Amino acid sequence: MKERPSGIDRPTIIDVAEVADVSRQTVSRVLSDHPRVAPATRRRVKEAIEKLGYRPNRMARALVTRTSLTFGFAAVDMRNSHFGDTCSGMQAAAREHGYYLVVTELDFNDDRGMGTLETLLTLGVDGVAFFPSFLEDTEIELFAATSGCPVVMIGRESKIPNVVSIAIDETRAADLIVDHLVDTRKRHIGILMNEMFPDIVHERFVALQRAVANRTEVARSPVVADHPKISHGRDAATRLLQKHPDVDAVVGFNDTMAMGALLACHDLGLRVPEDVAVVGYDGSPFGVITNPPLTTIVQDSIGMADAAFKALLSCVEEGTPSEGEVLLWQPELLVRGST
Amino acid sequence: MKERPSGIDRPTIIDVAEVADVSRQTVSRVLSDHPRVAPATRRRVKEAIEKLGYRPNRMARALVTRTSLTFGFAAVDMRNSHFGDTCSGMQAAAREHGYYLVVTELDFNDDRGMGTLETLLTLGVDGVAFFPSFLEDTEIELFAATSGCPVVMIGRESKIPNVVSIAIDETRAADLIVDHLVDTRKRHIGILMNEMFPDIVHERFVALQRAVANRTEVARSPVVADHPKISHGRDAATRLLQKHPDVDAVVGFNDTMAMGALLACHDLGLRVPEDVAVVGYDGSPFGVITNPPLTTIVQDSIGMADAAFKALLSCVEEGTPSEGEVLLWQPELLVRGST
DNA sequence: CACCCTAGAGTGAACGTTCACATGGTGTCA
DNA sequence: TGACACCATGTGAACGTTCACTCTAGGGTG
Repeated sequence: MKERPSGIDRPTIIDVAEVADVSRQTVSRVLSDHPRVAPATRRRVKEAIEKLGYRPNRMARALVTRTSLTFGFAAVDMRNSHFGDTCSGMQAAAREHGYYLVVTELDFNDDRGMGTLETLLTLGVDGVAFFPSFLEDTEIELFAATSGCPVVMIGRESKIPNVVSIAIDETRAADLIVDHLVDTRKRHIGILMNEMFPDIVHERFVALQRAVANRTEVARSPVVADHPKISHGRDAATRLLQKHPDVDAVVGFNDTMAMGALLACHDLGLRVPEDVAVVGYDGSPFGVITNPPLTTIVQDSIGMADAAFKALLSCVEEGTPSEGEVLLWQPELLVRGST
Repeated sequence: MKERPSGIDRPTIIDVAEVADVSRQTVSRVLSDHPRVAPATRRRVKEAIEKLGYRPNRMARALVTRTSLTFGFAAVDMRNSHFGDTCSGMQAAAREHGYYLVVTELDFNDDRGMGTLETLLTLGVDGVAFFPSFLEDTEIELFAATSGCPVVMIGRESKIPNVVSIAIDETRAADLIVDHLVDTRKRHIGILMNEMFPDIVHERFVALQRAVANRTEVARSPVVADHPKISHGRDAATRLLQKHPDVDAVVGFNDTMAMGALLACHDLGLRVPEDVAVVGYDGSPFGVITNPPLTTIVQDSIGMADAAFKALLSCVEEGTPSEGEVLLWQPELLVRGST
C-alpha cells in the first residue's frame, strides 16, 4: 500500500490476496464471479475485501482488458434542456448496462470542440457520443477514422463513414409548425435563429424555409440570430418584430429563444397568439408556465439518448457500421396557448 | 498495435519511439516538455506523433503517477438548474486547470447513492464533489476516511472530518424571505417542501421555521412535500392552499416547485401577489417568464462550483484538512413580481 | 593530458490488473 | 491400478506509461 500524492493509500488486489492467503488471481476470480472458486475460499476473500475496504482499480483493469466500460458524452451547454435530457438519458441507460459516462462540455475555443473530443479519447472511453455543433462533416469523419472507438453524433442528419447519427426529422418538424401556423391563419413567419449550435440550426433553417415557401406566398422568412438565452431571444425578437411589422408568427430555434419572443411581444404590446403566434423547439418543461403556455416541437430526448447508448453498445459488441447509419426520430407538435 | 475489442487499434508510445528511432523515454520527455531533449530529436518525435495520430493513454499514465487529473462530480438530477449550473461551473474551472470532470447522477436505489460514489472512486478520480442528498453525515465521514482522496460536499453545512463542505447560509436566506414577506404584510407562510433532496431541505426547513417563529405570531408553518417538478409543485400547492385558506404566502424549496405554486394560484383564482405571494429558491433563469415573474433566492452556483473545484485542487496539492472545513455563501433575494 | 561535468539518450522496474497457461490434487471408470 | 478428466489454485507475462537509474560522448578546466 504505497502512498498517493494526495496522502492516503488504497489497498490493492495483492493486499487482499495476502489477507485472504490466496493468490491475486483467485481474488480476481472472486471479483468477476468466476465459478471455479471453492465456497470457503470465496468467503475468505470477500471478508478480506470487506475488511480492507478494497475497491478494484478500473484503470488497471482497463489497461489489460482494453475496455473501460466508459463512454464519453459531449455537448456545448449541459444546461440547455435538450442536451441535459440527453445526458441524463444516457446516464440512465449506461448505468443500467454497467457502463459509466464521462461528460464534458465542448469548448469552442479548444479547436472548435475537437480538442475536447480528443482529450475524451485519452481518457480511455470505449465510445463517444456528442453534439457536433461547430464541426464539419469531414472533420468528424477524420476523427471517427482515427479514434479507434465507435462514434455517435446526435442532432445532425449526416451519412458519415464509421459514424452513427441520430437526429429528428427536421423536415417533418418544419412541416408540422408551418402547417399549424397556416391553419391558424398566419402568413408571415419570422425566424429566431440560434447562433450557438450551427449544426442543428442549419438543417432546421433549410427545412423551415422550404416549408414556408411551400405553404405561403412569402418566398423567404425574415431571420434574426442570437444566443440561446431568454434575454437574447427577447432582444432578437424585438429587432425582428420592429423591422418586420407584418410578421404574425415567430419560430424560435429552441424554447429559450421562443420564451424571449413571448417577452418581446409583451414589451411591444402585441397579443399572443392573436397578433403574433410563437412556437419553440425542445419541449422544455418550463413551457407550461409561460404566459401564454408555449407551443413547441417535442423531441424524444430520452429516447434518442437511449438509442445513442444502444448504438455505442452494439458498435462495441458487433463493430461499427462502416457505412454511416442514420437514425431518424419523428418530432411532435405540442400545441398550447401561444398559437 | 494490438487489436482492441472494438476493432481498430491505437498507436502506443513505443510505436512512436520506433518511427522516430528513439526510446520510449525520449518520447515521454517530449510529451512532458522536458528540457533535455535535442531540438532535432524533439522535432522527429513530434513528426512521428503527428504521423501516427498518437494520443497518450492517460490510464496507463495515471497508474504510475497515481494522479489522473480527473475529479468526480455527482448530483441527483443534473437537469435541476442549481445542480446543472454547479456542474457547468466545475467543468469550466476544471478545464481551465487541465483537469477533467467525470459526472454521474446519484442513484437512490444504489445504496442511497453511496454505490454511485463508490464506483466513481474505482474510476480513479483524484477527488470527489457531490450533493450528499440522501446520505447521513456518519456515512459521509466513513466514505471520506476510506476514499483515499479529497471529498467536497455541496449544499449541506456540516463539519465532517476530512470533508470540505460548501453551502449557502440558510439562516440568512430564510431571514431574507421572511423579512421581505412580513414587510409586504404577509403573515401566514406556507411551505412547499422538496422530498427529493433531504439534505438541503432539512436545513432550509429548520431555518425557515425559526425565521417564521421570530417574525410572525404563527408558531409553525403548514408544510406540504412533493417531487421537485412543476406539476407536483402545482398539486402540492393546491393541497396546501385548500387545506389552509389563511395562507397568504408560499415558499417553494426550489423555483420549479414555486412555479407550480404560481399555477396552483391561477387554478384557484387567487391573485399573485395580492392574495398569495410566492417565493422560490435557486434563481432559475426561467423565473423571468412566469406570470408574474418569480421572486427567488439567488445562490451563486458558479461561484460555489468554482470554490468546490479550488477546494479539491488545494486538497490534492496541500492535503485535506482533517478538521472539516465549512465554506458559507451569502444568498441574495431577487425581488420580482410574485411578492 | 587526465579529470570531471553535463547534455542527451536509454534501460529495467513498477503501477494494479487480467489472460493464458501450468500445476497438483481428487474422483471415476475400465 | 492406471489413465484420464476435472476442479481449485498459482505463476509469468502483458497492458502503456513514468520513475530512478545508468550510460555515452563531448567539452571545459587545471
